[in-house]
Amino acid sequence: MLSTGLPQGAVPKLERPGPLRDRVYEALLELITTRALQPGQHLVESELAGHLGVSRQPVREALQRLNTEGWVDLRPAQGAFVHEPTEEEADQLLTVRTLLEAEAARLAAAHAGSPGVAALEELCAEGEKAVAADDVDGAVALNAAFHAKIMELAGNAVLAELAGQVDRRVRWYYTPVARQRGKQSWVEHRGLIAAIADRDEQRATVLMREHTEHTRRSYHERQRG
Amino acid sequence: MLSTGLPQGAVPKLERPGPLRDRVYEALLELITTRALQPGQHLVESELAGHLGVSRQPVREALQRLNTEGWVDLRPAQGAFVHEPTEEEADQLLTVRTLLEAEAARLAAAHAGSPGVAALEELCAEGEKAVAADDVDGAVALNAAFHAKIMELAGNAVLAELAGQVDRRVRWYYTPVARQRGKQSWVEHRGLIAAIADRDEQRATVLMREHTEHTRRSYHERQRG
DNA sequence: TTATTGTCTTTCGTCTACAGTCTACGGCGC
DNA sequence: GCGCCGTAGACTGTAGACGAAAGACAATAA
Repeated sequence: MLSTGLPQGAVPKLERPGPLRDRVYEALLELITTRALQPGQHLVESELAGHLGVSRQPVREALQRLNTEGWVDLRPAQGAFVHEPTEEEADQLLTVRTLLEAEAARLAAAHAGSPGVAALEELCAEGEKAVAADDVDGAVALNAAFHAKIMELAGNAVLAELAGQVDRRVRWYYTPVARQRGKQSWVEHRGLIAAIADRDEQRATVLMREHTEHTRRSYHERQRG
Repeated sequence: MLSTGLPQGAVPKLERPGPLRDRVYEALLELITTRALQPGQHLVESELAGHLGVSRQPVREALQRLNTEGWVDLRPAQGAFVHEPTEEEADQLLTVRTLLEAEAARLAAAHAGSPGVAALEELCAEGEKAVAADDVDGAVALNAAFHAKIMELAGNAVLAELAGQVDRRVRWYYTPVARQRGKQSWVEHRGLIAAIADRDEQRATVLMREHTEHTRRSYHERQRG
């Protein structure tokens, strides 16, 4: 046992910057999701490296990872291009998301206790507040946090991993039209929490499926609107 | 228009080896799935590089990719270790697999035409033949091909991508006990084909779910057996 | 005028070298 | 004899350099 008397939580953990490739990965993902790097754009390794102040190597490794996760397309001997989402792909992604989220809701209903439900209600309240304040970015972030919390309550790490990636890409496609579905979304969240609190797996599954299906429909309607 | 008179299909396409990192990736994945590299083993970059006759760089990139796909764990400043599957993780993986495969079966039932059904029956017949000949490796490969074909018929690329990765890892865990579930598995496949041919989405979903659940149960029974 | 070909620039793919960090082992003090 | 500290080795993380392939453009010939 340590006898230094240092308060354990207060130790600064000797903040080490962590692998450079990860920070480059985060930075690039941020640039892509914020549309600073537009779909179809050619990403030149040396440019990115110079811009970020690192060498090409970490940039390469970050691009590899972004490639396997579907954010960029890596054409051999030609380089990386920001992935261009198609209508078909967006639809398929939303289909998969519905699947994963619905299962997560079921598992959450099966496993969640009152602390978990309380956390969900807390997030929901904040989300409603953000919508009321017309804070679109905040509402989107809280929406993500809400769904992530349900994933956590589901207690399936593999499922959470997949859903995390799928959700992030869905959000990429969807953010531009998120405003439309502000309020109604949180009403549906309330119903979902109730189902989870009741430990009603069936109802939680159905509600989550309808919830994500509404999102999909709103996405498609954007096209024509 | 080309006026050389070359038969278009016969051009050998000048087989180029493709990026080195991909071949290293394939090689390592093969070594892992065949247990030549055992779970928990420390993978030293320079060793692998020397053994494969390439430099460290392509090896690094392959390891990165294997890391994001869950095959190896990349501990910072320490290197790569072959992932050690836990009971819990295997169970979660099987849960997700059930989800994805069931949805694929539903979509296949919704979209498949007679050529697709014929292809499935072809694969099924070969699989039964392999089981009869006690060809375990062949049966496992055909089983994978059968499920992959259903994925293809489902026509959802995103779903196929995820299921491909999940299935491959499930197979890694499961292969050692695959012998037990030889024959019964293909009987269930037959029923599944019938449901798809009838375009009965409901029945196809249920059958596939039961099918993969049987696999899961057989996996768990192995522990005690 | 059009198609072809040769050259040239750009960028990627790979290799080699160096610095930082973690682990293991041996010596020293208690 | 036991535990701690210092040192050495090994491996990874990062940087920089070289060779090769792909695309663009201009010059030339039909």
